[in-house]
Amino acid sequence: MIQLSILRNDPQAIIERLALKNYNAKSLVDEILKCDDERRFTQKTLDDNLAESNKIAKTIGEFFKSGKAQEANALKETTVELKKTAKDLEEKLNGLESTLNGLLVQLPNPPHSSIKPGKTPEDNEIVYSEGKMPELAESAVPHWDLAARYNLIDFELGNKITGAGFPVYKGKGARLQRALINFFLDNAVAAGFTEIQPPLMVNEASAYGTGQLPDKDGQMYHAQIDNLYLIPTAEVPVTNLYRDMILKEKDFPIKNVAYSACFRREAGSYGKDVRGLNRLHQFDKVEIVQIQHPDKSYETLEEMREYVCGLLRKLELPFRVLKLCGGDMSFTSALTYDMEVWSAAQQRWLEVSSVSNFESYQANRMKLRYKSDDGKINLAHTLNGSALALPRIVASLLENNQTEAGIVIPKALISYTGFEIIN
RNA sequence: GGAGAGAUGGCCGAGUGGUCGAAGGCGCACGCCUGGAAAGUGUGUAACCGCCAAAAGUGGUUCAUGGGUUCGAAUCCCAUUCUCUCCGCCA
Repeated sequence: MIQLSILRNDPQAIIERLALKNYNAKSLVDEILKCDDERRFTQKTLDDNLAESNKIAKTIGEFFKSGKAQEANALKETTVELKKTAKDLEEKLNGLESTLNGLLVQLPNPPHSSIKPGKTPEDNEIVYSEGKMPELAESAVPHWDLAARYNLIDFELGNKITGAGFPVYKGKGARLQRALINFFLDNAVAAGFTEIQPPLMVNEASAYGTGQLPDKDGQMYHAQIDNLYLIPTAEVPVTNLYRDMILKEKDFPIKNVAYSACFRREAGSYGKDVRGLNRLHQFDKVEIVQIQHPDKSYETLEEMREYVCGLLRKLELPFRVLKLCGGDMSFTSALTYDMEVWSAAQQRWLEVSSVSNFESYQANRMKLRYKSDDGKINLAHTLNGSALALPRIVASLLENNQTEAGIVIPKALISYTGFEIIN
């Protein structure tokens, strides 16, 4: 969430920047500032009251010690009223604090100053594109047909044992999945990331820390008996590794990579978008997460973007990079690049990665801070990106590389798959 | 799941009603020592929220969490959570 001190300092600037996300923050900001004023006033009153009580308690102690029980007992009387008002004030303060927090959490992250306004994905800016669109034969088919033809993925079997959106990978399909996971992990480790195997379920505090709660709880699977959430992305556990920590400046940058299965309820999705591998309830993803000094986070964002492009290049997939407009950005992001690959048989672009700088938005929620060399404590910046999400990569690999003879595996992957063609 | 023990600062660990934000040690930072380092030695070393234009200063809060007893709680009581040990079950 946004830092209260910044909001207090220049509320107008925040309101203007949030307008880029098509979010009218005026009334909420006013409410926050009003609540904050009241909170500070209440605390001042309470603090004064407690200071008085503390003083009296100390005096009573001294009286008892020096044998003046009478004076001590007399003083006790005077505390009755103080205690009563202290209790009232404390309740009021607690109420105000939780109200304030509840309001603050509703404010999205203000976008970076370079973000352009916009309402729909069509307003996103294409900042880069690379690769040649394959020209497929007349007989080319979408990946779900290829998956069935070569017995790679069984959607029906997934329906039977779990439900829609939980495919079963088989044979070379399963092997291709494993190859991609290893390929992505090896590349990340070579680029200096530390491999992490995180839990696939997280507690409430973690889901809150990265911003899934309180707004998007309907998007996560929830194991209610134990109050745990299935992770929608490895970002959640891997970023929360650093929750409630004060890092040292020399710890930066922290670079972690994790493979995990991801679980998303995708409530409300339907139609052609969800066909085949386009949108699943469970899918595999390799995620990179960085924690960085605020002065360097945008530099790091560009590095991460370039890193992801490098992976797509190695896989020989035509891709483009979008810089998201204000309206298409997520609640928690300050700047997001989406990478899309061309899916030749579907004739559409598929999002396979989203690389974002959250600045201090997540860090503030999870109290992830660092101590600078001069001893000051500040919030760190968090960033993450898919590198990469598997299903749509698989979809476009299958579609783009289909030939009469079978599906050709890109060179970079062959040492991982152990085969050159699927036929 | 059953029985028991426990939760204190970055870490270890003392503290059973006031002088305790908390001994001691480790770690860390800076200095001395040294040709340099190690050892030794000295000093310092929590976070959060207020007040103040800000720094300085100062008030408050925090010894797992939430409540209670008390003029006063790390210390006593209750609940919750978590950890450990033993038993059971088990990849």
